[in-house]
Amino acid sequence: MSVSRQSAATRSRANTRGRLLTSGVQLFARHGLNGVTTHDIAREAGVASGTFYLHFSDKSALFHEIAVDTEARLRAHIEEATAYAADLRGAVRAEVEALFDFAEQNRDTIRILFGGDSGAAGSELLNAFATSIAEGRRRDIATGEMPLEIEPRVLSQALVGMLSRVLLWWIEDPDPVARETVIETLTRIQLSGTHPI
Amino acid sequence: MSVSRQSAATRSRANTRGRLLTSGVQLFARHGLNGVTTHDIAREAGVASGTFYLHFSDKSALFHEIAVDTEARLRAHIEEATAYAADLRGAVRAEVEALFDFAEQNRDTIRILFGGDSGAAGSELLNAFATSIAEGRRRDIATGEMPLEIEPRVLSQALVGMLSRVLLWWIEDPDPVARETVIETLTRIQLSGTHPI
Amino acid sequence: MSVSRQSAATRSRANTRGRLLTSGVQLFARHGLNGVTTHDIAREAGVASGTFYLHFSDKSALFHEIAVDTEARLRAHIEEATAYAADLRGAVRAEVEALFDFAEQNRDTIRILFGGDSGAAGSELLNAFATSIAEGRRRDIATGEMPLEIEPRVLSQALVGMLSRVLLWWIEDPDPVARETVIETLTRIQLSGTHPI
Amino acid sequence: MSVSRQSAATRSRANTRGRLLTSGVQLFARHGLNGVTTHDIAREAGVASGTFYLHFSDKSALFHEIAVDTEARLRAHIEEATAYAADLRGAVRAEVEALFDFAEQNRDTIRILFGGDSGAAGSELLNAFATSIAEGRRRDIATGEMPLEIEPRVLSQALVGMLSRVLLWWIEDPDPVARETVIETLTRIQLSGTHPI
DNA sequence: GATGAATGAGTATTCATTCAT
DNA sequence: TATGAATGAATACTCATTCAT
Repeated sequence: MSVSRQSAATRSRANTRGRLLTSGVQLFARHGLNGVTTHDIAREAGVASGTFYLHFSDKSALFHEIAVDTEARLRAHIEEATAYAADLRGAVRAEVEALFDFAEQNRDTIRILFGGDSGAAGSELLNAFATSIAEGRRRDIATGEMPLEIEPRVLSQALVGMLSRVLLWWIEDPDPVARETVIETLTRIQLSGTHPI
Repeated sequence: MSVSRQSAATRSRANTRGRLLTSGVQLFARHGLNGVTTHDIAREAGVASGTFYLHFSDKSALFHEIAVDTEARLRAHIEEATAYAADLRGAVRAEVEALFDFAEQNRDTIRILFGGDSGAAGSELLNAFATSIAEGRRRDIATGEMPLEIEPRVLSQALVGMLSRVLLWWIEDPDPVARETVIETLTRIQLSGTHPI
Repeated sequence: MSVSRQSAATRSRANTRGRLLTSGVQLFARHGLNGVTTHDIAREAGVASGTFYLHFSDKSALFHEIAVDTEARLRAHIEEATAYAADLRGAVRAEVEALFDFAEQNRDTIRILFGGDSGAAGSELLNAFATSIAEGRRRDIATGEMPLEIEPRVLSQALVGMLSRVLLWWIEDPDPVARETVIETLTRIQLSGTHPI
Repeated sequence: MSVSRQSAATRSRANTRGRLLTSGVQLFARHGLNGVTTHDIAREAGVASGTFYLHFSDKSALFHEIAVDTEARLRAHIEEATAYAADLRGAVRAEVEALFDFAEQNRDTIRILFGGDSGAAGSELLNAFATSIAEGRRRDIATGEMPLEIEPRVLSQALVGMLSRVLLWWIEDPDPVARETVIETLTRIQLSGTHPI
């Protein structure tokens, strides 16, 4: 009984915390970090305003947790998708595909992660992502397959900027251009940009 | 006498206004729109807090003026630089060069223009820039020189994201990579991304 | 348990709200709408300045609530007092009596209601009051009991002005003239003004 | 030459002062003491904001001067009009007539004088006016022509309230009731209220 | 005298955060 | 744990008033 009571309390606590997270996601996505108050979040979650501080140390802690969590999930999603890629093109395409697939299912958190308020959080993920591509290019440079003028760090930043901007642009209104087309275009740009004949 | 009296006041006014603009540029670049108060700006400019409102209707008006003004100057700078480009490669290179040249001389305002608080202001400029490249690609598509899978609108967004991110990354610490290398890399990526073969 | 918890908070809230209302009444009565700040009211009520806004949307909302509430209470007071008047003289006297009786118990709110900052709120009440007298005079005009030169709308305004001014004058220092004398005088003036011969 | 130059300067100064007075009258009448800034007045007068303080010590000094000046002019106007009244009815009628005549020509200053912001200034005038009537009634009381229950001070306040309210009501929109009717009505009320058969 | 830029105290209002219940 | 009333520092913005030119 003591056990079941405790687990009921634990479940209730987790439930409240989850509702606050959900509210934070929705509101931050729409209005940004500074356009949302802790009262807004608590009200949206259906709890009292003081309850917020039983679960998060302050507003930016919640925001940060959302960003970090989203990053981890997105990273796992991408890793899973690219585990069995046959070749470079397959890997790049799988990565881009996973990115847009995730974004389609997680518009709000993607907006938060790449919306600018997240600081480096969003970019770091793509950074790692792009760096892995750029690193591969170092070999090409070494073997002469890529001109020396393509500096890997610049390339990495360029790819990150490209992906995050197209991502945000597309999820704002996914209708105009078919997902498949976006993915194909980005894959081609990346490959041509990194691997010119 | 009346003239000199008037011009003294006018000069004083313009001077104060200029100091507020300068303070705004420095503070907005460092702390963003929401990290700065009108009192901060006034104090930094060495004037009383009420003086701010003699020159700008509110904080965002000052911010907006900085962004719009920077955009106009940057646009003029780029246009001037690309007026006499011989061919496509020359034009692209001149544009990128002008962009980084301007950014080097105007780090703070560039940070403001592309920092995210400017809304569409910064992107619109690059949009026009990138669109002109992408538009050129429509012809290539029409003439079969570019695969249909390269969607112009996606390409445009990709180029804007690439340029703005590399720009912000580079001016944060221009030492690691030589300006010339950055420019050359971006030029190549753009051309290869837009003009395969 | 939940009930007592809720009622404790509710009681506390109502208490604070009441203290703010009381402070508002005292300060508005003494210094008028423009001579009082929300900080003044909060300080007088012994709460923090932000607390004011948990209970009223702004200063004029509090002022308005006081005026409207006072009007309602005064109206009820007068209606109750005149319910069983036997004739015209009795009704008029009962009304005036009720007005001064109420004013004696509610000096501050009366000052607010008729002090000029209330807009039409105070006058409307007396207007209805005076109009009912003036309307009665229309019949007298129709039946020839009152000269045509007595215009009902003018009479109504005149009675309102008379009552409100004497009221404000008297509660400022009720000693000089006995309440009974004031009431009797006003009753006579009203009747003679409206019902000559 | 020195004389004429001085007189030119004096004329100019008086001119500026007059324009400020005119602007003050217009703006105070429309928006009240607290709804007008010294900048508003200066702008309306076509002078610099600092100029205001060369002519008036502060905003309330201008307001007060307008009220006092209006009172003096109105007083003179009434005295002139009643100088040759034949009997009591003639005097009362002449007074009321002069009051409305003046008000019709001086709507803005009347609004200021009786608008509530003038403190006692406006009322004092009418007070003196009404007191002179009430004083006359003391004799009637002494000689038994007026019942003792009519207390002169109350009567005085009542008449002041009546006159000032009807006055403000009427000049706000003079069309509904003909001036002649208003005057006749007020005269009758005053006489019946003070001099019942 | 006149100008008008500048001052800075005053006022309203918001909101992250605390704490008694 | 949860509540929600209360806090008070932070911030925006106004405006009567001064003063160098």
